[in-house]
Amino acid sequence: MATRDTAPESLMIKQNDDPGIFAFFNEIGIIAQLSQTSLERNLPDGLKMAHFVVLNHFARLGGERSPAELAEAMQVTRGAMTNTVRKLQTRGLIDVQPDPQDGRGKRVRLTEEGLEVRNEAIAAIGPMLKDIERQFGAGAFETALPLLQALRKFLDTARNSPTT
Amino acid sequence: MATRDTAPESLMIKQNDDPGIFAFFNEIGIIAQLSQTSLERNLPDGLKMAHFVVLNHFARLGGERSPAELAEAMQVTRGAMTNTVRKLQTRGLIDVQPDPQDGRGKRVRLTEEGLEVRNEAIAAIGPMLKDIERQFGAGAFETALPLLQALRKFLDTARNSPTT
DNA sequence: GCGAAATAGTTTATCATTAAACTAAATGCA
DNA sequence: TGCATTTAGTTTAATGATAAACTATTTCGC
Repeated sequence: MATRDTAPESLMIKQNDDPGIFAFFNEIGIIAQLSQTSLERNLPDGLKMAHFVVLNHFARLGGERSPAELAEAMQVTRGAMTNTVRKLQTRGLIDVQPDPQDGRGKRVRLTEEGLEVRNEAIAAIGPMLKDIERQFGAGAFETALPLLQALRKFLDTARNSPTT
Repeated sequence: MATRDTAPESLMIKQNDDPGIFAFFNEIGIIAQLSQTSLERNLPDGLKMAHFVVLNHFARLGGERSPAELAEAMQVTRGAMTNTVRKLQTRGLIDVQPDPQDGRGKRVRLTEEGLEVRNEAIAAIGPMLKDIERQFGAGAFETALPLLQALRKFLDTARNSPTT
């Protein structure tokens, strides 16, 4: 693979880059996109991952959240969360009330219907996840998880810091 | 954290899901988004990751590709690649010619300027990647890579197969 | 050869996301 | 008290992606 026939000499490369970490991010990006579209194809009622993830967050942890807290938890901008909240509210899957403590704020919580839809969604994507688990073994993902979580936190922190 | 004060009893959950694999995909999605926006902030001339990845592909492997081959390699739709190719061509970073062998096809290759811009991009994002590497150790990413590559291939195959 | 089917690439509609500008309310300081 | 600053949330403009419909060309079978 040293010299490729069709490439002009002038375009040949010094391989002083791409140390594996770049390949890592590359795979991450592709997996994110493929898994998202695959999962969304199975989600009920044209529910998108962005929506499902909010429903799931409430279903697992309970309670109420402000839109800002949701944006923080999902790691998206508040503008994005404004959209997501509006869509979920329109479909009756969440309940949105003004925050009695803070005239600027809102309080968001799951509705009964929202929980039902979330449970349908879990049931819908479950088989696909099981399929993957069967292929790779559940342990593989639990092993990889700590690095991903640490990396996520690092990127999140870096995002809110001045450029080094 | 067992029962949350603000959540109605009817919304309390059975934790029969989320076995770690879901957390895994969740982290993947967030990391993909955070790393993409972080990297793009440092890329020269408003270059996007979608563009850079194509330039990098050519720079590393040389040769020519059809748009369809590029779409396959980047795991995006052909429609998406039509856009990417048009943008790169407009900026003079790639050269696009009709395929002499096939009246439907095109042949794409990197230009000198494209290679220069790609090298600038590598230089621009290098420090950020080094930073991450220093935090986690280069080995961590190489260790995780095989699982990601296998998973990517699996998802890609599943995508082109009928729903099981 | 010739018509059906597959393939390359484009276009259109829809959508989620970011960044940045903007409104309105709360906070803090003097 | 009152003004400057911060914070919550929305809006706007731009972008890149998918899916599906569409055009044009090639390939294949008979």
